[in-house]
Amino acid sequence: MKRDQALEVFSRLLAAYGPQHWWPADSPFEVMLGAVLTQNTSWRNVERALDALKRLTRLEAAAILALDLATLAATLRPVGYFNVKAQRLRAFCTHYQTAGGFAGLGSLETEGLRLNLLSVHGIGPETADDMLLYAFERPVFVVDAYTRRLFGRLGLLAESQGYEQIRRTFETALDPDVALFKEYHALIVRHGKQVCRTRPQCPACPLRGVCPTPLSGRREPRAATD
DNA sequence: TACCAGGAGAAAA
DNA sequence: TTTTCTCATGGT
Repeated sequence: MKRDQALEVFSRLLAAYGPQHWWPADSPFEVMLGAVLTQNTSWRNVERALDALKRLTRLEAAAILALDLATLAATLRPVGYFNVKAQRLRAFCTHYQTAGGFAGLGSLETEGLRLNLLSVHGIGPETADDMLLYAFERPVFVVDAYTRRLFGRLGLLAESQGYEQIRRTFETALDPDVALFKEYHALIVRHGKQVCRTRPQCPACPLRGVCPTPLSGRREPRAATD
């Protein structure tokens, strides 16, 4: 993918949807909690769980670790997978405390911090990159299912590419601009939710005609809002 | 009723 | 090494 193609998609999405103001949170720590809770879950339900957690205790690692696992899991019920996510949140809070909190983790250089976060049970590539970009403000491009689908259909990525390969593609094509990366990922998610289920071609799609010569052999879109 | 949502880890092949 | 299964509530 070339720089101008990546920027063309971004500018069209921004023009269509406007700034998304991500990540909605009161602190970097809340961003990180949200990153774990939103795994395969809609943000609306994450907000419910975070609100319930705030009503129960302070949004701090020590306070969350002071809760027994059953109470934590019950509080996280709205996000689904609540037993799994209660354990993941605990593992993260333990790691966060041991590492010296936000300042301790923030003292690491980006690749080191990424590996550090990936070593925590329950933090995979996407969750780690959410934290790096939106909590630590590092120029890391977040890749998710929407990114694969959208850019695969545009013919700008092969859908078989792995996470790291796709991440490098964006980070090579674009300047390491934190604000751009934040907005770009948010816009991809925003657009991904805008799925037209009724028509094979949506004339209103802001990305129509971005890539007139798609890769050969790629799958045709089921619904071409993207 | 069936499918999807801002994934990750464990188990099986 | 790659693929499949499991975790689970809430909205459409």
